[in-house]
Amino acid sequence: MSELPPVVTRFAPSPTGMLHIGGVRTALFCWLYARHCGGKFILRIEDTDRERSTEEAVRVILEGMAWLGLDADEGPYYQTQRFERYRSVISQLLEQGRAYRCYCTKEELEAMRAEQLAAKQKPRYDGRCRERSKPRAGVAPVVRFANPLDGEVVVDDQVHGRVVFQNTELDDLIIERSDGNPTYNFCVVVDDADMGVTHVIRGDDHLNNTPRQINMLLAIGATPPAYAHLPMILGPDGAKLSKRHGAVSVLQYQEEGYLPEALLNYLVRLGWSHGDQEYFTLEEMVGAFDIKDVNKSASAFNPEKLLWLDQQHIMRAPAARLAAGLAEQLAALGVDAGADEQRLVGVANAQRERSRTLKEMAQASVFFFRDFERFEEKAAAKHLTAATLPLLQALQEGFASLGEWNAGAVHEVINAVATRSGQGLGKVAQPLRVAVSGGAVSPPIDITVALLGRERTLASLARACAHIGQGGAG
RNA sequence: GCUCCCUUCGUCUAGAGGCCUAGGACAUCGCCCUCUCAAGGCGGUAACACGGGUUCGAAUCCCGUAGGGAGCGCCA
Repeated sequence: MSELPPVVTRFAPSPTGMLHIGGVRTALFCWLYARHCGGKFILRIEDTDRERSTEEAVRVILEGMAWLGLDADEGPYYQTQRFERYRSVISQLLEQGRAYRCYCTKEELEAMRAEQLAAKQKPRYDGRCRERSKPRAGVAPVVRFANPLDGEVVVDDQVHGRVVFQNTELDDLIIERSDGNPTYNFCVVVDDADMGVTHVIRGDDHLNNTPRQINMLLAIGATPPAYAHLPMILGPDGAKLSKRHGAVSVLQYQEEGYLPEALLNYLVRLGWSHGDQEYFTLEEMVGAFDIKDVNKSASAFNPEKLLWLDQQHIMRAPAARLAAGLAEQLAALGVDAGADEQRLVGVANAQRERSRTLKEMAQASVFFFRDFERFEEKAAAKHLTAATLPLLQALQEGFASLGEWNAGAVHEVINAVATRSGQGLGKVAQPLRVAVSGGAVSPPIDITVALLGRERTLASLARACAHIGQGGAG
């Protein structure tokens, strides 16, 4: 038995746009596969395009990965810091005749392209500078890789299977720009070789780049890694992801109160499944994930299912974590949650099964921490009436004289009032709910009142009674 | 235009020739539970893109067709 080499994966985003869920899914699969195999996960920032790369985008990548818990074993590496290395490999290729200088002007290239398109051919460089021995005055050359002229390249893809490309379909791509900077396809090749990457896992929009990269890998004497090209993620409408639906910064999901493990759980099920299982903890994902089980077809992003999964994770999350997240979301709403940790935990527990996000939880919990502005009109009109006034007054008395203040005791009072008035529990609970929360929706009324505390409950009741006295105005 | 990729309910998917009268999940509809909203339980509607083969037998294998996507940059 020979030992398999340790798995090394990498996530290599370019900081030219915000990291969105498509990129996150790729990062997740790379990370998952490395963790599943007990291998190494590398983060590499592909910033060779200095025009379009931004520090802001780099920040989103770093913060996003940290928020999601997709920790890298190496990196972040930055390609702009490795230019010397790329240049030395290029000069080596030049010496070996595996690359050559091209003095074609942009106008010349454009004309070539237009001609080919007009002849209904695939536009590509015809290699005319391969034989050019002398520089052309006034033209700063680029360096092109001399792609093999015949034969085929076989990509044995882990998700797509065997894909064959003819070398005649490939042209000589530029590996060094006229300004002396190396290009993406070349840097990737050098980096993957230098960093010992064994599995390149990326979007299948790169499948077409793969044969060129394999040819270059071979030219620099490296062994090509295994490839796995992941299907794309589409917007909810089945069209390409755009800003309108899913292509927002990953950090926006944090702001909107999603749990990172829920986002990851949602994303892992796009293009991958494990029997009928929908809910996964991070550990379960790591244990069950295998790149060989990944699907080939693109999938549409479904916000509704993300919301459902987020709630599933909220329902099972540790209370302390929920409380911390709730406090943050409350703060974002301008509400100070106070220093009472126990109370915050109580509210989080009371709201967890009726919140799809922490933001929703916060929005529904504001009245626990601050007097609500005004009664919801419909709820007040229905439940704060002359008929319910005696009920509210009875509750006021009952609560005022209550010894222990807890949900059980509160429940006794409400029950007693209901029984005494010959009403069902609902006839008492709803007016009380509106009185203390301002609206018709809250956690179970006894828990709500217990969490509110005696002082605020009595004050709210008094306010509601006054509201009825004023004939419902204000 | 050329090359490559993809195609099961509205959506995510199970399915690797008979276990499929095509299963699960989200969404949706109905019922139950119930102090509201949820959560939960039960049930319903809903799919193998099309056409040829191969085979005793095909969602599963082969070939076409149609539709969708990606690439074809001194972008990544």
